Amino acid sequence: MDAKQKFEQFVASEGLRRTGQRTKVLDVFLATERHVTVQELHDLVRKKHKGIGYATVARTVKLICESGLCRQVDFGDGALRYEHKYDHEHHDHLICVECGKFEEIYSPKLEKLQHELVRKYDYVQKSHKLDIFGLCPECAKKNAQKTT
Amino acid sequence: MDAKQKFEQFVASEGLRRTGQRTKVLDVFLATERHVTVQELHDLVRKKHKGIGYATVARTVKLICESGLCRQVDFGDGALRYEHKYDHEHHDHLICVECGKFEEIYSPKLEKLQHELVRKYDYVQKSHKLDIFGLCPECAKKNAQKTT
DNA sequence: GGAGTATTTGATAATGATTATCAATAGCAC
DNA sequence: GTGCTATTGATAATCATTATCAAATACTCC
Ligand SMILES: [Mn+2]
Ligand SMILES: [Mn+2]
Ligand SMILES: [Zn+2]
Ligand SMILES: [Zn+2]
Repeated sequence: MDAKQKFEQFVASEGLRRTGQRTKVLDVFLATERHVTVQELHDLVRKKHKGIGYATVARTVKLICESGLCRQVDFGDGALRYEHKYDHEHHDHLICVECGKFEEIYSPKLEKLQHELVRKYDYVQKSHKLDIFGLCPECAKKNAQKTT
Repeated sequence: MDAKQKFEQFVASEGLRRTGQRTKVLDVFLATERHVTVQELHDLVRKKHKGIGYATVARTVKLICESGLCRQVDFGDGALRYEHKYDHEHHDHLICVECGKFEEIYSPKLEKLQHELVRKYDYVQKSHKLDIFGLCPECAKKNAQKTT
């Protein structure tokens, strides 16, 4: 089942309606691999479809999350971002605090350790968010030169 | 050197001025072990010192962070929170999404793994933020009963 | 101690992201 | 097609954070 089918199935199962706006927002979202804010996604949507409002984009991206195709991420820059989740392995982020560039990182060992920790506290794990902030190789080099 | 001394040293070294407001905000902040928002800290401050404004509290808690006594945390509930850093070991958070209760967790293994990952990507690590969301034992129990 | 100066303060406004409102529109069951 | 209800889009409300600015205050130098 592809992403669009999964979304339509979710919409149907929730008793929601199939609308042109929802389809178009989903298409635009699926067509980018960026980690977009609602504002950015709205801008992308309006390039193709003039009439769609900000509120609709905001509401739809939330629906997409609920359907399991999308995940909220927070890089700490003031606005929530959304990224693909379907057909994408879970990962965390390594973010450059200078230029905003980031890497998607994953370590099964790290995930396993987390689960062990959670179990130790008798919690039931739902999700987690690991963001590592630092300097990318380029920015690290620049900074090293500055201090010289 | 205790926390208050460290703050005064920071203020002096930055060429800033020693004011009654800054001292009072710091005192109130040090007197709680909670993870407070600016709003909450302002409320606490005003219980003792009526005249101190929100903006001053917001500015001062930032200063306290810069001085190394305080750390920003984000539990994803809409407002940034601040917690003690001085005389407190680094730790991450395990947060109950139902009731907001949380545990402070720490694993040297986990920290080490992170550093290895960062090195693999040639990044220079500055900080990291790991928040695990789940259900605390009590809320997990309640939820289990509901589904029964 | 007092004058001069730059910082700090607190009330208020500005900003920006998110959420709520509501009349008009459109999907869906019949 | 009709009727009912969800959805939409423009706009306003909300809320945290940041900016503004005149008045108050801390600090330096005498
Ligand atoms: Mn990603
Ligand atoms: Mn903590
Ligand atoms: Zn960079
Ligand atoms: Zn709980």
